[in-house]
Amino acid sequence: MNPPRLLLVEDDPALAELLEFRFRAEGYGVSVTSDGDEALLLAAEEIPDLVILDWMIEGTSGIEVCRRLRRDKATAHVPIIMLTARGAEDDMIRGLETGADDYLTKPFSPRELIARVSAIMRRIRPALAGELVNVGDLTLDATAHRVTRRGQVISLGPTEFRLLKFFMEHPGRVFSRGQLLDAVWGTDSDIELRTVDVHIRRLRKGIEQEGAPDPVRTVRSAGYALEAV
Amino acid sequence: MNPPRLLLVEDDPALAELLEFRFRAEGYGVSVTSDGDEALLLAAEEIPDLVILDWMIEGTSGIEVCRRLRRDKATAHVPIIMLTARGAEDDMIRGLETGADDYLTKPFSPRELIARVSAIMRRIRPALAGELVNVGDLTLDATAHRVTRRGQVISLGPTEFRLLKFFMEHPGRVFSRGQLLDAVWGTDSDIELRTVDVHIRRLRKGIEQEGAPDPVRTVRSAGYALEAV
DNA sequence: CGTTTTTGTGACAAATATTTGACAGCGACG
DNA sequence: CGTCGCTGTCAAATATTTGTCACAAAAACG
Repeated sequence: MNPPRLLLVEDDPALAELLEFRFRAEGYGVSVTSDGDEALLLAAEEIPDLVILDWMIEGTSGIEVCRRLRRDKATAHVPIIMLTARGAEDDMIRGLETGADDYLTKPFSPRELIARVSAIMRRIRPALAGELVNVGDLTLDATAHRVTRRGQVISLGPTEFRLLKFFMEHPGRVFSRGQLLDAVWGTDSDIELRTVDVHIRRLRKGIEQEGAPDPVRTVRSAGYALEAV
Repeated sequence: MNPPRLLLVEDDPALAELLEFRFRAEGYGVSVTSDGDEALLLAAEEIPDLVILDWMIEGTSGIEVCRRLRRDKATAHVPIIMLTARGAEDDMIRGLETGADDYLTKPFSPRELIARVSAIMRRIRPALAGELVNVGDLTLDATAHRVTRRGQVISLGPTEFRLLKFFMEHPGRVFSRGQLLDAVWGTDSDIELRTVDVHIRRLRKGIEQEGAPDPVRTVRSAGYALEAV
């Protein structure tokens, strides 16, 4: 989970390499591909936090990749930044309507792209920007590694902390055990799905308080969610 | 839910009026001001869902407004779209670093701005961007796995949930038991047709409410349909 | 009205899913 | 080295859902 992951879909090898280097320097994990179909595979496999998508790529076209990412439930909420050629305003609008969150026309300065990416990251994963995240009566301070409920400090184990953090970054949404495993343990862990249940239990036990309702909702046959209210 | 509210901070009366008109047509509530200080007052008073902020305005400057909006806890998380003059890339970058979420250089097409606004809205308040399905007094939020009727949360078993979801995606249409089995249980299930009846009953029981009519219509010798009550 | 067809209902056992307590392995740390 | 906290797995205990029945109720039909 920890470093935010980008998926960069870019044709031009020089640009791709430059951007990859710059983003890694910013502390992002970066996957790169030049091919639309491969992009979809990668996205499905290791759900990224953000996709940077060139409009003109090999294989499946940019707009199609965008559409499919949106259609797949697992990636439906991943922000997408499109890169288009200067002057292709119609492409841009179609892209935004298809579900992209932002776009940039080439040529652009890497600095500008980075600024945009972090603007989006701040919104998507505020905890990474050192901000306090609030959900219901819970408060999470990522930099201080501290959780508070109704003013009371809560102490959680590392895994429970990451789990709660992930939930708090997506309040209300239901995640399957598999998704939680990917997000909290990492994509390449071969851990039993049931283990998630156990950690959910530990999380619940950790944050339970006299007279306070359990904010972790079990959605039978689907997964778990952190109650938005 | 009430319509999303925009705060438009724009100097140019003609542009302001045009945008206000367009956004109202899109279903947004719009407050307009040309003055930076007034913008801050308005924002504090009726916290908007999004701010569109011209860089060059009277009173407090755009960047200062941006900074202060971010500093005030109540408005710290409200997305901001900046409008800057063409070529002021540095302004733009400073803006994004100050906490703006997006920017547009003038001149821009209203359509483009609208596309961006709804892209952001989709991200911020997914509930407003059509992720909610509404039929009559029923509301279904697929990502939260939640059904609401007249504001009351309804709890349904997995199958009933899928059944209702399917109905809500095709409101008014009549489906035979066989079609429902295919759609909700899967094409390769060898389940008694009558089982559908039982689940329809469970669905009805789940969503029934004091003084509310039953939206599930039985069509004798044909099947069932969900009506918009 | 009696008969036939179709749908609504309550009950229930089997199947599924989740919760919980226990436990052994591991690594950090004194 | 011993202790302690954290992890991942299990399996038993619970809880919930599911598909079917049998029968009641309702509707269609002659």
